[in-house]
Amino acid sequence: MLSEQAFFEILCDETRRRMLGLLRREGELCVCELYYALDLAQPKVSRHLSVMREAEILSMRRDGTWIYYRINSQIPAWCDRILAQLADVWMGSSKQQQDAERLNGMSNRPARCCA
Amino acid sequence: MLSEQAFFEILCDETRRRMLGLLRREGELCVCELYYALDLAQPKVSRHLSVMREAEILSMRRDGTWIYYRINSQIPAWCDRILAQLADVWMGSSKQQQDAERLNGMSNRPARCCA
DNA sequence: TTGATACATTCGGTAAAACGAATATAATTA
DNA sequence: TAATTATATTCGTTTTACCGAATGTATCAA
Repeated sequence: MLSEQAFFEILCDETRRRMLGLLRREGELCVCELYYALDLAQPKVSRHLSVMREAEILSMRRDGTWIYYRINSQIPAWCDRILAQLADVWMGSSKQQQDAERLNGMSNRPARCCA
Repeated sequence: MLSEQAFFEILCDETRRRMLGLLRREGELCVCELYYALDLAQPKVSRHLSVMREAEILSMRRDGTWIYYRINSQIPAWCDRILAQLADVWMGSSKQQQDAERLNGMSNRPARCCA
């Protein structure tokens, strides 16, 4: 049920904060979009995703070969408020901007016709 | 100047969250009050205090043999908002209650006539 | 100056976390 | 069925963080 400890352990890692920032902004992303936008190796992104999935801060759905992740809508309200604060801080951050721009510049993004 | 990374590393540890919760509630506490209230060994508390002092999330003043710590009034607004969220979560938490009650039950608390 | 009190730091050990590289699985297409 | 694409996991290593125990420092009082 996403303990306080687990939540802060997740926020402790910058890669995971970047992922949460992008997911909060975009709603839903597949793994290839995430590692493209973050400019990181796929296994690294997958490992962080599984950490967050096990902590139930993320949920996922499969669509063919793609797996889409999003922030779990069931997380406690206080977690959501902290993520919102985080998003505020990030708005101006150049790193977050770069991630978003790389994502926008990505070609061959999977079509999401039936999300 | 309290980086995002440093801030979340600090929140990652439960002892430090308890300390921040108490300090937020009480305004200012000396080391002996802190380790009494948290029921922890003094060196352990001192180490966590120095971590937070170096990250500039805490400030301190000396008054004789006592050293009083408080949350640094210069921390960024977004950090303060997150600490406020944290305080909300803790209000009902039994651990935070216990810490506060132990503190209230402490005898020989240093007088703070000239704070 | 000696002792006592309050606090800080060092040291050695341990356990958790993150990493890159390699490999495995799962779904799709040919 | 074989090849391809998307994603996940394992493995061995390195780094980091926390801990208890012991020791050091600073202030005050006698």
